[in-house]
Amino acid sequence: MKRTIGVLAKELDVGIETIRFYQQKGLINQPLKPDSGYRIYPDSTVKQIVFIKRVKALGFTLNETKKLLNINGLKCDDMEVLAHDKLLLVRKKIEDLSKLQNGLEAVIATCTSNPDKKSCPVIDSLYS
Amino acid sequence: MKRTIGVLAKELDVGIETIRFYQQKGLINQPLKPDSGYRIYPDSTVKQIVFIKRVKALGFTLNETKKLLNINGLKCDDMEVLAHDKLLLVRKKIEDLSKLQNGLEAVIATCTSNPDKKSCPVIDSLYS
DNA sequence: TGACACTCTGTATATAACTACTGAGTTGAA
DNA sequence: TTCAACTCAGTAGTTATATACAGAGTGTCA
Repeated sequence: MKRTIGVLAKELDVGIETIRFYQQKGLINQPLKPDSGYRIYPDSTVKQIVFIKRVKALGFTLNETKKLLNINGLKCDDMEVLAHDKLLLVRKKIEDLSKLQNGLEAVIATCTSNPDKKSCPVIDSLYS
Repeated sequence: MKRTIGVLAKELDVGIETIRFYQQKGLINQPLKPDSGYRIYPDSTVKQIVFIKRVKALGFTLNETKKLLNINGLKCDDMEVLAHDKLLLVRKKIEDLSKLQNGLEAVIATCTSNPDKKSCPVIDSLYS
């Protein structure tokens, strides 16, 4: 069975449009179009998209992934820098979300202990 | 000094366009326009925007904030449900980010301990 | 009264990562 | 052969939260 774009999409569990999108963005190559026919995708495209999915799963953006795809002979030094920068961002996000978490827990605690079932001191305090 | 939109924006430390955006979205009212003149903003608008900022700081979206603004006599029961749902989302995000964090730390650990300065086993493994 | 800052309305742009749609052309199977 | 399903290229729309801009009108100060 020839690997046309639809077959490729199913194989990788991504949308056809996603593949086109990656082509448009220059993340993957578009195979040459046979004279009046459908494009056939080689194994290397499969590998590239698997790579993209894995790098994305590490929290990198498509732009960053593109750069990774385009660096030949990437060294650990490079990778370490990229991973470290991303790690700092991720930690910052976790920190921010933890604060949110605390705030929400406080809201819930206040509401739970409010004896007056018709009001909400939280909302009141947000307004004042 | 009359509180025109620019004055209001400075007072609240938001952009003029943000205020217009909130008006467009129906989060705040637009004062009536005096015959050929600039709109003047009342204290209630200040309160509303302060409220929006605080609710946003709890992680709620503008759409959710809009609903909160439109519920008269909101009760703790309601607020508790909203806060609880949001809390679950926040926790899920923290969980996901923690996994990212672990992955990135593993990448860094692998790179740090790699003796070969010209390769990167991480990249290699992402490709295979 | 001249100059400049401000406001008005409406529309467009930004980000990230897709997703949807249009109107053709092509392929595979009964 | 015919018909559904697929593919093509290009363009537009989605989400959320703003931000920017254009061109016209208005307010204020010297």
